Amino acid sequence: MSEIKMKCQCEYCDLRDLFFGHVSADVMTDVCSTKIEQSFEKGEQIVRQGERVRYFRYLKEGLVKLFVTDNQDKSQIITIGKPFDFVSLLSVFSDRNHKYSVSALDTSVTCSIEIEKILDLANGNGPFAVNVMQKMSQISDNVILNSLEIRKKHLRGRTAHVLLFFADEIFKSDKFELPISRKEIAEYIGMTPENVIRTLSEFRKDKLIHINGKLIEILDKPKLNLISEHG
Amino acid sequence: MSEIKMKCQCEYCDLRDLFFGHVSADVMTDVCSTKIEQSFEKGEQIVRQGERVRYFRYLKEGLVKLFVTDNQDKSQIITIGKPFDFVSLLSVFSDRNHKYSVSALDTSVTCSIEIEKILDLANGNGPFAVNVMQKMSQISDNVILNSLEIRKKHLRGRTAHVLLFFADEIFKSDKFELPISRKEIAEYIGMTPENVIRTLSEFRKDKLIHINGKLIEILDKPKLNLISEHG
DNA sequence: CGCGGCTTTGATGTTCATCAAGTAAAGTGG
DNA sequence: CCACTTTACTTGATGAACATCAAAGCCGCG
Repeated sequence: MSEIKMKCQCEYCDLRDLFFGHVSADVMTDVCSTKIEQSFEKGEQIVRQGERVRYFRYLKEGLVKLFVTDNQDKSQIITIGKPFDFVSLLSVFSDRNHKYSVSALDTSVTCSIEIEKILDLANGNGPFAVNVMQKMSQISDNVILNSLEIRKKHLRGRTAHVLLFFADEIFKSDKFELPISRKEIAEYIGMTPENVIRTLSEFRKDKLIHINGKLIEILDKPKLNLISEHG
Repeated sequence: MSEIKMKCQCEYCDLRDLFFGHVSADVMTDVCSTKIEQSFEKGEQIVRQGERVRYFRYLKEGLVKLFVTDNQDKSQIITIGKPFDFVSLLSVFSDRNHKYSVSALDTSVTCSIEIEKILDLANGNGPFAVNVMQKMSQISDNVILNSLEIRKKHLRGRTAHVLLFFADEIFKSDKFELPISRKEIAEYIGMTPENVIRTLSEFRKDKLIHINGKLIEILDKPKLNLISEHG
């Protein structure tokens, strides 16, 4: 289970300006007093598909995955969320229930504000609403275009894409610890775990990367980029 | 080329309440006076990828496709837009430029309002902004979940999915004229035109559908549903 | 310590893309 | 309106990409 803290330190929060740049100080204090900060362990589930949408959540620290599960327990990963992302990206404003699940890939901290409060705020504060709108639009854009990007590649290209994604977007380093399993990579790129593993092994044999369990080091980035681009 | 009409009949527009339910009459008149209604022939391009975003557009009549094109002229169809949809769905608020193209699959009419005007309106009118936000959220949801839905199926399932999509969502009839080519179906479901055609021919041989050029009639819907569900 | 899930590799068959070739349809210019 | 060109459609044959099945090793956890 997750530990709930109610400490009110919004004035020091990195994300304050991003989401609340257009909100007056007193309203801010009000929001602040009702916000919930929660910490999740690696593997813990933050949002459950089908559950009622109660909070508008964003990620302060950590890493999460957004995914859907079908009736046969097969999962598909929609995207990986990093700090500054809405955790409840989709369907927050479109439906009463979450259409996807979210779980922590690493120790993560979310900040939650009751959805009604956000709606009240937006209703009374256009600039704030526009802010949220723009952020939403960006995130949707990224998810959709990224998914098209993956779709047009083959196994090798998709696998390279994922490695480069973690190196460039998440860890800003060519040496990192994979936060997801091989199986999850497969669920993200729409392939089987066996073929993901096989491809990683090929990359290793071709001296493109070094593998030690979940530790990955990219050795030949230009070539990996080529594979990601072409296939 | 497209014909531009400036007639102001917003008071009779079906979509008025949807988008402008929270706007006062005088503001409405103002918006009305600057809106641009355009008509497009089948095949005409409405929005060009890379172009500066100038208008917030929605579809009044007709049918459009949203797609991206890569450097090799290969297209991927993101979604099919029908009346009540934003034509400029993505990136309207996220970037200065369109990240995708839109073109008419059938004679279509769009209503455009300058993007600055919409932003001004939203800035000064929270409820309106919330309205737009919710609509955006719904559309993004649909695009993303539909794309995951397609991704988890095989050729036969994907093809069935498309046929059922047109029958149920667009034409509300089991007999219709396909508004897109075989090649475009392929671009939508991420397969080759040859295999789409082959699958359609299989469906015909199995007496699931009747084909006459672009005319399609679904003969055995339960079975087609099964194929779409499972594969 | 042993169980279950993740990982890895190999072998096999299925699904799919590619190539090729021919037909039909639709647009173009004389 | 007809020859001409182009584009869409269709089918078959082939090989490549990928999923599936199987078996064994590994690791974490109760």
